[in-house]
Amino acid sequence: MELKPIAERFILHWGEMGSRWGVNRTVAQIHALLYLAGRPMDAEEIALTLGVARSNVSNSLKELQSWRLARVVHLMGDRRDHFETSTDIWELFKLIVEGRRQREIDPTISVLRDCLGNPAIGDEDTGTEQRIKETLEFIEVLTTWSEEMLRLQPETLMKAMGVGAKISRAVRRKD
Amino acid sequence: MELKPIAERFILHWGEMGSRWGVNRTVAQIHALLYLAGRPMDAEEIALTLGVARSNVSNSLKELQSWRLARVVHLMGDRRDHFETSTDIWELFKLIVEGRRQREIDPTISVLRDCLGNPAIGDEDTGTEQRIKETLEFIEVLTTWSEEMLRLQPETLMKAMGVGAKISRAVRRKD
DNA sequence: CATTAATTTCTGTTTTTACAGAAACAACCG
DNA sequence: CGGTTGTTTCTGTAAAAACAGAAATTAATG
Repeated sequence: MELKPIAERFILHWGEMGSRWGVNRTVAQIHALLYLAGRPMDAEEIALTLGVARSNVSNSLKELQSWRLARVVHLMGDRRDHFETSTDIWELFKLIVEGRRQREIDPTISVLRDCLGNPAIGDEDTGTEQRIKETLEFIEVLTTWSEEMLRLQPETLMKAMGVGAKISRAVRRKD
Repeated sequence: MELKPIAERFILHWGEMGSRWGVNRTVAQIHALLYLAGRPMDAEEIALTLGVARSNVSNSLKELQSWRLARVVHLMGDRRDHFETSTDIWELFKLIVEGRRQREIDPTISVLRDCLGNPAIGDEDTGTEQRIKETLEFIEVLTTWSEEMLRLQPETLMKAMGVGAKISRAVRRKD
């Protein structure tokens, strides 16, 4: 229940990082707590452990569930909802990337496509159209590729990154 | 001076995206403006174009400069500072990744190393140490690899991503 | 060196976001 | 079906961030 010092440090830092990346601090803290705990916790216990209001926990858990970063589980003989997260860091990373893509990248792609499809694009300054086009292409390449990568097994991905690094080194010699 | 509709849409959306990723809206807007304009602009012009206070522009430009996303240039016969950004989207991406690494990833790595080096780690719950260790390793692998990737020329990187995707497809058959 | 132009820093306000606590709601149990 | 436990929603407050405008500072010019 009471946090041990190192877990506390980890959780506080994670909350801080969340803030910097546009994630509510409490949301990030709860996720870090569940991750470190590695076991299901009920909302009350989470609230007490982190020293935040019960309602705050409720809303934050809903947010985490919308990212599929937390799920409800039930313990035998206990009426309360318990919440857990994956302890597989690769899986967590994938969920976060996927969530961000859906929420932010996809809408951005729509906007850029819309801009380029709009006849009024002709009225813009020279170069503007070109740069919007390049931006769209860039985002599309990056997302396609990251989707491919994230579909891999972690071990394979590791290997692929090794290959990537090797290509990198090989090419740099010629750079 | 007056924004044309599509540029305006792009800039507003970019500002919105900035907010969601922990970047001040005005900062993101100014960057988008300089990017689309593709020419140096002075602070006054930026303020008028975006309809924000001159002081806001000044601070935001300082922020952009700290990311190396904007630089001062001088125009012949004009006392005022003018600001420009790269129109190379790959270069911009690199600068942003690099900035985030320095500001957020590196400190996180320090914290995690610190946690693992602390003798008190023994007092933590079973599994906690393991997960912190995995988290650190994960971040280290990812940053090392991304550094390698970003060192490549864009064209090479494109090629490498093609290879990555190919590996991905090849392996998936066996998955 | 006084004047003007340009920029930055400071201060207070506004806006936004996060949050606590209360109230409402729902599920369950004897 | 009344009491109990658990959860969500609502409402107001507090904290944080963004921002405008004024004041101060710095640099350039005649």
